[in-house]
Amino acid sequence: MSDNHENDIDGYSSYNPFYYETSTTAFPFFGGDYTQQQGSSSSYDLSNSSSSFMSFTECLQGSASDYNTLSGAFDHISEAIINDTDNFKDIHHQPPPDPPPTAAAANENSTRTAISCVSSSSSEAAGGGGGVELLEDQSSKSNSTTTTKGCENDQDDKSKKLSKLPRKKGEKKQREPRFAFTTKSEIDHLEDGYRWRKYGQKAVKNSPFPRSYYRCTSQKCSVKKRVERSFQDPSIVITTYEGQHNHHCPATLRGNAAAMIMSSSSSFPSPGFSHNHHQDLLNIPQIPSPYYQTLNQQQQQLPDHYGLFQNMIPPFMHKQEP
DNA sequence: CGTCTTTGACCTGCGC
DNA sequence: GCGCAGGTCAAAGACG
Repeated sequence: MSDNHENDIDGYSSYNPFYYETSTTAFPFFGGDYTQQQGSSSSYDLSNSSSSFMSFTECLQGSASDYNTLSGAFDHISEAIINDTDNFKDIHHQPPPDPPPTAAAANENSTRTAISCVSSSSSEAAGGGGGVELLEDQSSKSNSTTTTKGCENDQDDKSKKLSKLPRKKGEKKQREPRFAFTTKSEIDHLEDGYRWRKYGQKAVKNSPFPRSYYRCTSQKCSVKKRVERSFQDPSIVITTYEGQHNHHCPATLRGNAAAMIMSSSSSFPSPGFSHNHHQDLLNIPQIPSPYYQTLNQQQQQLPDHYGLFQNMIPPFMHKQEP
């Protein structure tokens, strides 16, 4: 096996044709057409589509330090995939096909980003209309015409109970857009600035490591998070976010992780969610912490997941409040 | 006492 | 219809 795949996680990189090198920084979340091609449920021709991607560098509307921040974060990230829900599920259980040419050509010294955007909900959820555009699950679209957004639902608890009731014939459960990435960390549940309540844990087939299910503790926020370890490389944690936060990062954070996250996530251009994180940052007291260091220091000394989470709060996870 | 984790039971979707 | 696996619920207990 090539060294190019030394960071493969459950076949992520081999499975998915999206390989991002920070040097080229093609980033599929921002701009471009990611609509799945007819007859191609899981593959995307990067050579065709990359030209329409807004480059990652272009996305950075901030300073060079922002860019460095991102690059530093990607040092901790091993894969990048854009896929739909079912394919994301499949990559855990199916042998990956041959890597695409773009993957084979990847420089082993380059850093591949590990972003998986897994969407099965509506274009609204995907930030359509100039916002963050995600892939859509064609099967979901074909089976449902209604649009439901958990984050906007004031009757979340009620809907949860209702969800137990039998759905109308042909009605398919809608899922929030998903965003998955992998990190190399000894810690399963990585601090990302939000507060999570664990609501379940399940054994995963073909894996000795259980999968944990977390839900955002904020009321009316239905964002969920799944955390599991790669059975191929136990040092790698696979985190999957589902949904969008409809609130600010809580101020009652342990340490200053939130400040770091907000500060850096603002470097993500998010046309659909023009959340002003700098403003939020001002409201968070700076708490002395060994993790509050310069970027270079962080990269050198911090646990992997801290460098990662500075940057890996996906832009569509933040929703502008009315 | 409030919050969070644990964990077995239950629900749902899907393939056969 | 059945079985399997993923996902969720909710009661009980732990913890600060």
